[in-house]
Amino acid sequence: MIGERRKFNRLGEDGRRAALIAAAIALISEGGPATATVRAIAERAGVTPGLIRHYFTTKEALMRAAYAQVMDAMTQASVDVLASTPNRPQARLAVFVAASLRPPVVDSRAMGLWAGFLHQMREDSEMRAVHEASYLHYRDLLQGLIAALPRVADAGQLRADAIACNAVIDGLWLEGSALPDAFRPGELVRIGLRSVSAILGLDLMAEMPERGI
Amino acid sequence: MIGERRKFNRLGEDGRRAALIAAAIALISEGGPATATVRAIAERAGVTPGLIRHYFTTKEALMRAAYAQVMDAMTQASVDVLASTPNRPQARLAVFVAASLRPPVVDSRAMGLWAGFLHQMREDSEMRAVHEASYLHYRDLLQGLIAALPRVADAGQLRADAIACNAVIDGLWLEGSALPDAFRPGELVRIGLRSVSAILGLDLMAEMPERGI
DNA sequence: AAATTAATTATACGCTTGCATAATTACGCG
DNA sequence: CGCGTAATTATGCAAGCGTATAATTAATTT
Repeated sequence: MIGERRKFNRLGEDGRRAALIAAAIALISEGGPATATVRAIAERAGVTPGLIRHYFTTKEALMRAAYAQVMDAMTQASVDVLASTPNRPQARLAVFVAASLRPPVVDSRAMGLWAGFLHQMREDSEMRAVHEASYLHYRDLLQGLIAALPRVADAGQLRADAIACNAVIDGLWLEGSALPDAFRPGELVRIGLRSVSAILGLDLMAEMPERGI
Repeated sequence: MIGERRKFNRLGEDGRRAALIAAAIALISEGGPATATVRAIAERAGVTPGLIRHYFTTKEALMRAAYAQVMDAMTQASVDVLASTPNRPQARLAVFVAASLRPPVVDSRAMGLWAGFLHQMREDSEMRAVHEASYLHYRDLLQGLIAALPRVADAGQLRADAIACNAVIDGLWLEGSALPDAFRPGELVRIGLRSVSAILGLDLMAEMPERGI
């Protein structure tokens, strides 16, 4: 009676796929991409390694799914704050920018996760497509907020403004996540709002809620 | 006489270390970090694998050295253009920004290299120190160029301006390298100059050489 | 209650990895 | 010219990797 076969219960397509993706994200987030092996992911998900290949044709496919989910979650965190914001265009833009520049969006683990995926992009064209989609998704959201502002700007100007604002947010997010101790509390949000204001020619600081930062 | 031992010549500390670092960079640049194995690096350098451990205590130490060299080279490419630039502060800043936003600084291989290293930062504190040093080095150069501008700004303002300009350059560099086809030729440079101009309250476009972009 | 099917486990293979150790060889110095 | 030493090669190992395939089991259907 030494060879007892392991008990298990079935989750079915949706549940199991989600569990495997969650396990992969957790591992990459904790120990980097190198630690997210097929075996480790399976163990974290309470499953045997072979099962991964039953849901994903290859490990890279699982990685792509995980990356898409991470990026969606970050964007969503910035979108969520819009729900409880008054309908003034400047206020909405200001809150959106600010939310992108503080936790949980700014986070060293999220950045490590992001970087871990990023380096796969050069070899894996499907991964590049996932990246492009999530980048454009965020930028389009930003562009929509900018377009709602009361000002005159043609389509080309709008596109350039969205690219510029997206870049400054990306850059601040990146360094803030990589070097948390290099910036004072609230400094990133303040600089981000000032920069976006300067690029668009308005004053977002005036629109921020009273609690400072 | 089947076992002919391989001929070799000695390079000594300096030359061999440099050759190994160059080989590592070339490999990561071509095929991503995963392809830069100890064996592949040795082969590229025309050497047997064991030798790597003679010059670097561990593979990670070699990776750190390679990262430092890559970042230095990128910064240096932006600095070099300053040599042949007239001494007007605005012109110097404009050329520096523009150089950071086009090849060879903007380059998908360089970005892949950078991302490949970045994900090591979270676990490897020595790698984080290398990153911080090179980030601050670039930002200090930028801050020096900004400080030379004819305008009034206190120390805090100068620091915030340098962080903001650095962020927008970083963001544009990143997306331009990751998604080369998402931007028109010269678009990144144009947007970068406009953004830095807006943040600092001046007009760098007027300072650029005649050949457009 | 038996049969069917899809989900899951089990096992194993071939390959690659980083690293250690011992044998060799080129080169500088006396 | 011979000797010593440091640079370099050669060999091998233990571990981990992704993947393939076949056996088993839980749930669903009949």
